[in-house]
Amino acid sequence: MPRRTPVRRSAAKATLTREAIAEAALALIDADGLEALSMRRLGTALGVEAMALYHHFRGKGELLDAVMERLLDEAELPVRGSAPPLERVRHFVESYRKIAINHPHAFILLTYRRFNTERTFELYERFLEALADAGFDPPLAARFFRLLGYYVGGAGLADIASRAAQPDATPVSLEKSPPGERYPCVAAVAPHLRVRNLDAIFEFGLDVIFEAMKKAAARR
Amino acid sequence: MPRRTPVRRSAAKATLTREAIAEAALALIDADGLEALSMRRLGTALGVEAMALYHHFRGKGELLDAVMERLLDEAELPVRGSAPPLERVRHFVESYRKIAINHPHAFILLTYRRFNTERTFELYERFLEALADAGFDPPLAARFFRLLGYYVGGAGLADIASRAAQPDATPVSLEKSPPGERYPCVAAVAPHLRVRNLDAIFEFGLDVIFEAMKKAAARR
DNA sequence: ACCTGAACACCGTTCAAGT
DNA sequence: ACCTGAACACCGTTCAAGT
Repeated sequence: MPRRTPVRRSAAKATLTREAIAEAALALIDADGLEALSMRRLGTALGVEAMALYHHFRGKGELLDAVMERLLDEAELPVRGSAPPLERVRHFVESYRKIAINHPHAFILLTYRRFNTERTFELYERFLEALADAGFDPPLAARFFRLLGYYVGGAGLADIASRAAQPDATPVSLEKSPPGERYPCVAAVAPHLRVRNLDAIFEFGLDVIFEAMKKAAARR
Repeated sequence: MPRRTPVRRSAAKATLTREAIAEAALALIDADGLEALSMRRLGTALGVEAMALYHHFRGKGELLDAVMERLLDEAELPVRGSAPPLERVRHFVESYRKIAINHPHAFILLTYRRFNTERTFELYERFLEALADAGFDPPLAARFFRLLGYYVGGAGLADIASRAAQPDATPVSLEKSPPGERYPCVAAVAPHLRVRNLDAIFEFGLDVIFEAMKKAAARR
């Protein structure tokens, strides 16, 4: 097991709340990675026995749901009237991607765990409301809702993977052994896939999707 | 810790190879989930001590890379000349999504672990070759390469999450407590997001992306 | 070269007990 | 109501030893 910084026992030891626990859990994940989050380590960080946490969460799954809610608090939900509907949606999607950038170890939770708490329903509602305001009927709203969700989830994860060090991987990497003549197309494209280009690539994909949305909205 | 079927000790106990180990690992993941894959359980399944596996893989990370290669064997790579370039790409992307459907517990490996083995380079090469054949220069190929990768990765994960039971989640789910008047847009769209619609939704998103690719290809 | 077995430092969770 | 402490059934990996 790799790098895990010594856990700083909280001096304050304020009374435990779900919010404080989720906050500490996210801090631990941000610092040391998702695998480093354990009930024992989290307890230690909060100055408490691991089992104390079970008084606030039924188990680790519920704790992770609370961390997801904390993450989603950082997304800027579409607010009715603040801007034209599709602009609201785009801003929201861009803010969602920032969660991936700011919490590379935690973001994956948002892609493989279901959204099923009150606050996540609120997010869906604001998102779908903006799509309705843009003129999409429910079937079409469902399609663009999923398309955008797929895109921003996949982009977040892929960009994190591109940025991450992966010490446990099979040694031999694209950077170290240049593709050369065996992989000419890879060699030609690789320079355009550097980390510094990922923001522009993300926006390009959004352009493609929003172009289609504008056209679909104009058709009705 | 949930359901883990008793491990069937292999009768044959053929000599250990990387391929046989990766195969058994994938079978274990398919049956019981990614968290159920442990070196100990895998050893037992193969009729061998856990430590024997370390003679073939440096650690669990390398083993997971081998499982990824096994998964990617199920993708149908674009083959030059078999069809027009964009059709080749679309067929490949659709076959990639089938990996998610067929290996819901393992697919996530392909989204958060980097591709950095020979066989994954081969996949990149065939993919990018088809994009080059379609007429895209390297910068544009890079953009559509990522766009498609984001989409198919995100779609695979999201569809898996939609289909999966999640016993450790916070109880209260969209299906159980109908949104009603608090979430009217969710209520309107939810019927169109049922599992049986996910295939059509995936194809809709591909239509959007390939429409843009056709237009971009025509411009040169 | 390939595998074993004991050991080390971890996990999530149950359960009975304390205050 | 909230927390502790011991216990149970697990982890990945190191290391020395066997063949």
